[in-house]
Amino acid sequence: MNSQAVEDYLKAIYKLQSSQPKVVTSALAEHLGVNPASATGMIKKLAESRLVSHERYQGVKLTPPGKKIALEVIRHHRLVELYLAEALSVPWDQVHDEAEKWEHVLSEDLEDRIDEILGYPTIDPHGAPIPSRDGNIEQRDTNLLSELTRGVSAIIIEVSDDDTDLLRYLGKLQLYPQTIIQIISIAPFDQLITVRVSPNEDDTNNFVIGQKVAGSILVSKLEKN
Amino acid sequence: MNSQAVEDYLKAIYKLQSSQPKVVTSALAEHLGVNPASATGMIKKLAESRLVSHERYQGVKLTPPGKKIALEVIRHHRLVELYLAEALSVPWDQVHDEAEKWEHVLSEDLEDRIDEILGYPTIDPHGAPIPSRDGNIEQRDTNLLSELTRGVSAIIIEVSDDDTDLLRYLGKLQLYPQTIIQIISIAPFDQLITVRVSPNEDDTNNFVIGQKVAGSILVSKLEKN
DNA sequence: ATTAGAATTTAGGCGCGCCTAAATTTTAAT
DNA sequence: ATTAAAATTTAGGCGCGCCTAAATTCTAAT
Repeated sequence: MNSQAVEDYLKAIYKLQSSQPKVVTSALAEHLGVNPASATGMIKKLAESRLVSHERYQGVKLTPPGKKIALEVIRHHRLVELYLAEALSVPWDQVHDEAEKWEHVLSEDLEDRIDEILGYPTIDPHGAPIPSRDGNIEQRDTNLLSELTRGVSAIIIEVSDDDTDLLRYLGKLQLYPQTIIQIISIAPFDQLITVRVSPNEDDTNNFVIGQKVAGSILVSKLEKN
Repeated sequence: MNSQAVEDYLKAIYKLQSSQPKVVTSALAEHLGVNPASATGMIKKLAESRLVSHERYQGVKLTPPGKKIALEVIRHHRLVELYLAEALSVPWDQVHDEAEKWEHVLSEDLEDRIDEILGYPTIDPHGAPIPSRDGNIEQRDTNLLSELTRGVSAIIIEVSDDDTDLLRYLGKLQLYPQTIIQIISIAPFDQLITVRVSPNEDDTNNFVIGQKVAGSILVSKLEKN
């Protein structure tokens, strides 16, 4: 059985790999809140068990078996997040932290049971795709909200899940996955974006958001019609 | 925060304390599946943090703070057992092993939420009392089924929860908590007990059970009427 | 090409909880 | 009271995952 530490490292490497092709030791250590020397130690161990490939001083990359385990952990995490939100009414800004603990103790039997109860869901409360049991994960064509230009309409696909305060703020602004937004204007300085949020037909609001927030929201552009 | 090992030791000491006033090192080690020397080491640690009192070579006893933690862990365990059985349909012979892992990751918030969903239950799927949040646990007047004499009627109060095979067997015999039984006869050798089981009015069966099974069932005698 | 600074790795150490083997203490039988 | 057996504790060691400090390697500026 893989230790919790191994699972956490593989998951972190997977996430970092989406932005950088080779995951660098310092980024990994930073993400996990450990000392870079500690990350080096674990990297050596993971490389020995062939879960990552590693050339000294060159960063790491998941091997297929490592990726498989990472996706299993992520599947657990996202299923648990959704279950906590749906079945136990845990507020969406708290499900991440709880799931962080539960993901490591979920048996395959219970995973299946939860999956069934939830109706075989494909996205978690933050809009992130839930990997299938055999390790497939949906690839989507998305942009960061911060990359959009003036006038563009888009639908929110996913928001980052690990910052409680940010999530509470997004909730207050109704910036949930599936919400449709439009870029009203972009200020020439500080990259401030004025967004029109239309959670439903009776309710439309404009908000100004900054780079920090806009960079944590993935959207999909909508065709003009 | 207490480590999982500390929680497991305190829980084990609590359970053993119900039969022996002082819990002896070897019994503790046996119960936890560790070497006696390892138990000694942990006992020293627990004694230093004043969670148990300990005189060398004389066994341990929970202090009030130690008992409080033990009861919190047991509360978690039993609430989770019941939740798994009720909400996730986990078979009653499997809930113990799952709960053994989940009890250590349950936040207070989630504990409250589960408690509420279950309607503030007082017994778990095996009939064991669930401690209240402030550490009270119901004391009951019970006998082992193996202590009953011929002719006596009784109601099953609780069955031991940690042996999957035994539980499956009890399930087959309908020996669940709240079931009413009657001692038909006791064989002169091997202590074999013939029990009449009446799970409901249309269904009455006699079974022969041995000491191993009879010693794992707690009952409450019924007055003759 | 040299070199300063940044990133990474090695070396050595620590706490945790486990182990085995050996020493000590208790116990129960004579 | 002695002593053999059983229980307990001590001593020493191991793997895990973390740390700090020092050494090594890479990178980028000159």
